[in-house]
Amino acid sequence: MKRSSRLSLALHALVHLHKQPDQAITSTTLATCLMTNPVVVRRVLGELREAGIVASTKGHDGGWRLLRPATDISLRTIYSAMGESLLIRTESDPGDRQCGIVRAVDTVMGEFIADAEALLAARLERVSLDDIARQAVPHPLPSHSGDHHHG
Amino acid sequence: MKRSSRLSLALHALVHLHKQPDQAITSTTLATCLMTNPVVVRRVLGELREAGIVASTKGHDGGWRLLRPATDISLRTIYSAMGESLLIRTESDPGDRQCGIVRAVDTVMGEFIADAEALLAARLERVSLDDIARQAVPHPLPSHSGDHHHG
DNA sequence: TTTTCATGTAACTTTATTAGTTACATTCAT
DNA sequence: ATGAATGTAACTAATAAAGTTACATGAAAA
Repeated sequence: MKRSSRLSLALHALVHLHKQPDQAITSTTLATCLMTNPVVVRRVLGELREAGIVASTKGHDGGWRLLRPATDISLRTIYSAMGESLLIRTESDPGDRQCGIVRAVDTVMGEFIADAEALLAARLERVSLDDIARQAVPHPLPSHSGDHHHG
Repeated sequence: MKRSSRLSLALHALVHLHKQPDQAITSTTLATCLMTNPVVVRRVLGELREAGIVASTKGHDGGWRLLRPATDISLRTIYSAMGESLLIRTESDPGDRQCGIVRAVDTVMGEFIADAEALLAARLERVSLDDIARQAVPHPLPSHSGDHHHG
């Protein structure tokens, strides 16, 4: 992974966990899937564990599991569980805020960012982990020699 | 300036131009106000010039001017004039996209980001440069020894 | 027309953030 | 006990953004 968001990374990991519910997956295995590093996986999933989305177990046959059905996990839940924001930061240095104009800009932008966060959260609420997982294997291709019925 | 957005920087500069409509302001003067560097000012205002928001003149008494009334300049106009996005980038490496899950995540996130950009733009449309300028000098303080008339 | 003051811009350096890495303590099943 | 996993601190590397330097260009004024 060169540069994407931690949210994307988390989603990728969660889809893997969702697709293999029967056994725990190790950070190392996930890291291979995500083309990244086990420590990065632990850092990201660690935040999701604190939110009760996943669980980790140490020792033999340890690893990560999904704790809830994918249909019940919205992207908003995941997003909220992680510290990060999808919006860039716009606050000025404390020093610069001696200028009245800087404070005015910061105020207006701050209100905007707060509104924007709410809008983004509402939009993320409408997508579940399951939505992504189903898209990953689009339609179990309608086979020609198949189980579809005519008439 | 340590770390804020280019949009904030642009707004700050534009408020200064708005407050001094009678003469052009040089990049160097603006840089002092913005606690930054003349070249950075030129880079940012250069984009706004291409959008017809400001004009620059070279040579003696040269500098920057606002071309339109502040009430007619929405934050969306300014935002659109600048290349930047307020949302962080979420696309994965081309290499990672061989994985179907990565593609699914990218697709969903891409749709989300597109929607989000539209939401942000609509929200920015509702704020004008003048709104910020007026907030910067809240109410011309009613002076005690003053020019206000009684009864 | 020469001087001066401004922008325009390329190239480089610095700084901040993020990911990646290494190392090792901890925990748990065997 | 041993082996396999997480937890985490500390460090390194890569990236992006701002800052800086240098100089060409253009316009007004002396």
